[in-house]
Amino acid sequence: MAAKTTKPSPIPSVWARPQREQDQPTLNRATIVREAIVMLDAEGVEALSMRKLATRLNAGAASLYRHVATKDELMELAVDEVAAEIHVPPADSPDWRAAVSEAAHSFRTTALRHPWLGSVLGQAGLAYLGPNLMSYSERLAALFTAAGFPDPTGAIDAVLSYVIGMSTTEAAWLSTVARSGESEADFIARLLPAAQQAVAEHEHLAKGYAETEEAATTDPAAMRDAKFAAALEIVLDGLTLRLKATGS
Amino acid sequence: MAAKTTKPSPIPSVWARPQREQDQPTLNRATIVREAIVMLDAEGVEALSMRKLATRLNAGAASLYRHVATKDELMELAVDEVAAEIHVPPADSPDWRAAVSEAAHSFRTTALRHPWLGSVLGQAGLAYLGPNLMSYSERLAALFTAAGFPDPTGAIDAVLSYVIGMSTTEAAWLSTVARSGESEADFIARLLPAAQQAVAEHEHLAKGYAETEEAATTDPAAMRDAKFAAALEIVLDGLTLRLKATGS
DNA sequence: CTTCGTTGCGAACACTGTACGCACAACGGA
DNA sequence: TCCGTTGTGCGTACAGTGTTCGCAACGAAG
Repeated sequence: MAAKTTKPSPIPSVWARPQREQDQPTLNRATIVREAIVMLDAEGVEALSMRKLATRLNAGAASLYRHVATKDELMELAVDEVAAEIHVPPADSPDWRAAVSEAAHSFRTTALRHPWLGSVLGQAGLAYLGPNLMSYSERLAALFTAAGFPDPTGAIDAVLSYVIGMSTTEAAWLSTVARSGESEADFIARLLPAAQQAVAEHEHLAKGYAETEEAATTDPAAMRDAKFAAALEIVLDGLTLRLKATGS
Repeated sequence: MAAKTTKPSPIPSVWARPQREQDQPTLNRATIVREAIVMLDAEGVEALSMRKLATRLNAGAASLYRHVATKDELMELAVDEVAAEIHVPPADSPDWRAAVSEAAHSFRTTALRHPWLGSVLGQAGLAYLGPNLMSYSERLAALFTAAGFPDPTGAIDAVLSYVIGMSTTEAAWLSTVARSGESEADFIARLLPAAQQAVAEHEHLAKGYAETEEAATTDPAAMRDAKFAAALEIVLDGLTLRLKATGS
């Protein structure tokens, strides 16, 4: 049995002591979460393991558990950390509809910037809300009450559910595209024949499909933006109706 | 017969041969998917392993790979199998709004019956649509076009995204409740003080929270039903507005 | 009877999340 | 100056995981 790695000195020597060798003075919960997010963004949710994360932090795998109880907890922390990026306009905005739309778009862009968010939300849900997610809800509620909504909670449910559903679906799509290594347009072009054949015997789908095919192959990102905005307008229309019904 | 493993046959003997010992004649993709769904429903997504699934089918783990390329593929198959349970009213329904509402409610009940669905959708998305999910979309499209919508695809986006977002969030919540072993009401009651404290410094959330607290502790399931239905009405209002704008 | 394609599967590989227990730095009091 | 206590890092180990390889056993075909 040959010693394969740096066998720690059986003879205690001054030169063997670590002595401020770390660039990071100590391991830290915040830095762990930050580095986890970097890895998640770069390589996706199934590429993150405690061992890889530890080596990237110049640490041993077991050390992480001094700062984080379990991997799931680390994921919840990462989700809440990322939730801080979502922007919500102040409650006294003159145009509540534009403000809510901006909050929705901000959620979407952060969800697309961190595509793993959908996976975690689908598993852990919003059961234990971290402080940042909480504050996001609070600011949305402030927006809706300032606008005069009788039931701000219901309004939040409608717009937030729509945004979550659309964004996570979109993020999952982008993840599979990224895994393929191709650009989105190339990926679409490659599976176009299969999609056409699959859609062929569904007449109503085929109709809508034919209309959007060109846009999908030329500028898919713009088409996704338009889709998101258009369906969001529908939800906002419903909210406007509720507000008017109360006002009159 | 005590010995069920057919291993000990250094001497080829008639008695050692398996000879129709299986109740299932052969392993089969359909039965694999069915049993996987049973396990997923019973124990959740992280309790399903290829080995456990195989032993439940009186088979070896490696045998499954003769019928299924990978575990992810098995998951996609399970998702599509479950999608067949979703009911959509026929396109010639007199009241399109009631029909869409029924389709939405049917999606929700199947998502709650199979709470793992949210996790898989969050990871795999709707990239490769299986035939059953495809047919669900098609029937929704038929419903919207029959109702006279100018852009059925946009209408589908709005209602489907809302339903996915709400249902998966709800399913994730129910999963964490189930993991706790308690009833939903008990679970809520137990974390009520923590939730109240967390919500205390968010004035707008606290207001809505106070209103729904009693309903949440007495009949949480009914409250969730009501929440889903209420927010769905908002989305449907938005759709109705779109339809009227076209008609006039 | 031989051959062939198909199916089942034991064993192994490369990993995973996490628990245990030791080594060692910092520190406060005697 | 020593001695405990406390908190941190981490080597090692355990119980799993998904998946591959190669072999055995079969039913049908030639």
